[in-house]
Parts: sequence; C-alpha cells; structure tokens
Amino acid sequence: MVIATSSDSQHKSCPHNPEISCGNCRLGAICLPLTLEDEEIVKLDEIVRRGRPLQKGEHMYRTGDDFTAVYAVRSGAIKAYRITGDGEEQVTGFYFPGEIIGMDGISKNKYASSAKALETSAICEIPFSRFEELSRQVPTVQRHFFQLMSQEITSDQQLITLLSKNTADERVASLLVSISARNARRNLSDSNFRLPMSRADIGNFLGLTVETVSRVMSRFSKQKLISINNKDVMLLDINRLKEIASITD
Amino acid sequence: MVIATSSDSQHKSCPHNPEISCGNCRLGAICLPLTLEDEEIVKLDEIVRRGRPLQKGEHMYRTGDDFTAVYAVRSGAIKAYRITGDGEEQVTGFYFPGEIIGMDGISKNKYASSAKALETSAICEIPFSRFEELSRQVPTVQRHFFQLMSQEITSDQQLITLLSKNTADERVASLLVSISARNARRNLSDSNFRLPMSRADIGNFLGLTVETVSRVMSRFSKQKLISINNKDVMLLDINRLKEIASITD
DNA sequence: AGCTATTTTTGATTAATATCAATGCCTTTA
DNA sequence: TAAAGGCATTGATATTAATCAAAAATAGCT
Repeated sequence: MVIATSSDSQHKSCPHNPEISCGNCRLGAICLPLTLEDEEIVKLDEIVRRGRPLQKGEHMYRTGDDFTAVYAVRSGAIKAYRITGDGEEQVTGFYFPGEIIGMDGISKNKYASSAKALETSAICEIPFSRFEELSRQVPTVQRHFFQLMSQEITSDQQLITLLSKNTADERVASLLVSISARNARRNLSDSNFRLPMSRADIGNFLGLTVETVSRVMSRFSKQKLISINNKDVMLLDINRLKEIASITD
Repeated sequence: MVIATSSDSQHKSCPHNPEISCGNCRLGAICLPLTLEDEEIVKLDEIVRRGRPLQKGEHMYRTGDDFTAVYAVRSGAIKAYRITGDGEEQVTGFYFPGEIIGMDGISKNKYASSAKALETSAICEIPFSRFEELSRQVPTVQRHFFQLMSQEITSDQQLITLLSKNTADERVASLLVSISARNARRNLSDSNFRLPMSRADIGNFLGLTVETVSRVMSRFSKQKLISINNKDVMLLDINRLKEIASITD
C-alpha cells in the first residue's frame, strides 16, 4: 500500500485564491484559510520571519513563555497542549500547514498552552507588536485576524460539542474526517494520509484512552471503513465516516 | 435562608480600575474583565447602543443570523448554545454582567451560536462595523478586543480540558467555583448566589445528564460543601470545592 | 389559592469506556 | 542484524455515568 505522507505537502496554487500561486504567496508559501488581498500579502511579508525547521519533539513555545508572536505552520504538523492542575497533558489541537497557532497568548501576554512539532516542521513567525501595528494600518489585516481568532473559537466549540455529546466512534470518525477535509483544502489526498500524531495524542485530544482509540480504529478497519497501516490511513468510505461523525453537510 | 439574587448585581466601583466609578464607566455601567483607558471608554460610549431589556427566554441572536454586533451583558445572565447535527442543543457558555458575547460570528459573518436570556437581562450592543473602525483609530481598543477574543479561546480550552479529563464531581465543583469567582469580580458574594440556569443547562454545559448533576449536588449538600435551596446555592467550603475542581491556585 | 405543567430529586439497572494486563509490532541504535 | 524500548493492539474486568422509571418539589396560570 502506498500512502501519501505529509512531506508531500507542497502544492502549486492556493485553492482559496487561485490568482496567487504559492510562489507569490509570501507568508512562507502557505495558504491561510482566508482569502488575502494582494496588498495584505505584501505587507505581511515585510514582518514575517521564517524560522529554521523544527525537529520532531521540539517546542515552538511553552505555557508561560512571554507572548511575542503568532505562528503560521508552513509544513509538518504541530500539537498544542496544556498542562492540567494535576500535571496531566491535555491536547487542545493539531495544526497543519496554513493554520495559525499561538493566539491564546494575547490575553495575558503569556502563552496559555505549549506547542511542539509532531514531525519536522517549518513555521513562520509573525511578531505580534509589528502585526498589531500593521492591523491598524491595513483594514483587511485587522478584519482577517479577527476572523482567524473567531475560527479558533468556533473550532474549540466544535470540540466541546464532540467531547460533550459524542461516542468514541463518533469522535474518532470526526477527527479522521476533519484531517481529510484539511488535506483537501491543501490539494492533498482527502482519503490517503499519514497521522503524524500517536494514538495516545489522538485519545488525549478526543477525551478517550489509547486503548479505546485503537479498538475503534480496528473496528472501522474490520468494517472496511478505513484501512490502517500503523500511522498511515486510507479512508475507504468517507461518506459513511461523515455519517458516523454526524457531519450532515 | 436569605441568599443574594442576581438582581443585586449593581456595584459602586470597578474592581479592575478603581479610578472609574461605574457611573462613569460608559459601557452601560458595566466593568469588562479588562482595564480600559479613559479615552477608550469615551470612544466606546459613542458607538454602544443600550437595548431594551430582554425577557427570560428571549434571544439576542440565533445561529445563522447575520453578524452585526458583539454584545456586553449589563445585567442578568445569558446562555450561549449551538445546535448539533442531530438537532440537540449544546450549551457553550454562560455569560454574566461585564462579559462579552457574540465573537463567534466574526469568521463567517453569521453567528455560529445562539444566545438567549436565562432571566430578565440588559445588554449593550456594540455594532461591529463601527467598532472595527474604532479599533483602528484607538490602539488600546484593538489590543483589548484581541485580548477579549483570546480570553474566550482560553476559557473554551479550559472547558475542553474539563470535559476531556474530569469526573462529574470535578465538573460540577468547577462550575460552582467559576461562578463564585465571577461574582467576586463584580463585588458580589462569592459564596451565596442564585444559579440562573436549569439543572438541564448545567448538565448540558458540563457534558452530564440532569440526573447526574442533581445527584452530585445532593451529595455535595450531604457533605456540607454546599447548601442548596433549588436555584439558590451557598458555598460552605469553597477551599474544598476548589480542591475538588483541582484549582490549585 | 388551587390546578397543571415543568423541573428536580431519588432509585434500580444498563451500557459505555476506563483500567489492568499481556502480547505483538515497529523503530532506533549499536 | 540483533537487541531494546516504545508504541499499538487485544482481552478480561471494573467503574462511572447514562438510561429508564417514578415521586417530590417548584413555578406558572387562571
């Protein structure tokens, strides 16, 4: 079985703004989940800093670090997590290329979560003070950042609903479908991908134990909904998975 | 037993900016969970609209309504909720005076949730287009709104952790302690208050059934941690409740 | 005030997932 | 390529909270 890995994540044109090839998309050759104006891209390019690639396991920032920047993922995958009162880890999100992370640091001027690379990853640093300034100068930048924060709120609230109402099957199906959709947005295969995180991370994110995640995935596999080869997954019946995830659309 | 009700919610001075008496705090005589500059208050006052009071059960907005404004609660209590794919309600938050609601509408220009009054409530409408304009003119306004959105993200992520990791006891204790702390911020009793929402709403918010919420509260009552008189609650041992909620601080 | 509908509480049972335990499979490294 | 450590899978049992059912308390209405 040959399955696309996340190292294939380069793509030629931005699906959200086909006018802009990624060679011109200056935010580190990524497409944000927003359609940016040309002016915005140019202005943003002036303040964005491309960092050296992060190795697997390396941190972008940790809880309590001074908040200085938000980050755009260029390649790889990032895990965001918090440490609970009793020292346990709570995964709050997985971030793929084009997604923005670090916005939880704004309120207290310290990051409320930690972010670490699940595999070798490239990120863009967007220094916040310069960005704030830019937001005041360019109306669309401000608007778009409000939208990105609002998207983060919406996705957190979807997770709240998932954790509050859904069974183990529904949670796992939701995650698979969500990753599938995010791959599609980047013009990657929506049915054939690598899960960059461990089963433990998946369980932690979905409020399940490793064992339950493993059992659910085995069962999906027996039911021919997916095909698993360790971290590589193939979605054999996306529509059925969407039904299970109760994504009606 | 005499217990303060939420109609007592007037207070004389803003605990976050004691320089400003609430008579001068122009955002509808409320104190935001931020320290505003005098200039900001004046500017905000120009765009804020005080609406007529909402009756219990009345909606501020519903999922899918065009996004036009964010709202500051002045008095009463508001429940925010979403409707899941299969038509069930998911409560995503309770909002008390001084808190801001509606920010989830920014990303798609439609509200992603609905908001309804749990009791007679007064709200301030902050028309978003005028607010966006103001944010560009007054640096601190922009900064403060970024902070409010970031706070919303943080509190959603705390709820995610609660739903993912905590037992029924811990969840109920957390909610009681959270409401207590929010009352304290408004100079109200932190130990003696009315729960404006039903047990069903509490259960829905905490990912529990009504029956479980009721049982936990009865048990807390037997253990002399709280004293319940239907919607009125007295916290008899806040420190123990904080321990149970695993709020170490 | 009295009647009704709704909400809350309590009890008995069931179902889902966690926990405990063991095995097997990949990956890393010498 | 062999050994070691970590990760994933599978099985047996325990536990928590859900579900089903009914009574008690409260709120709303005339």
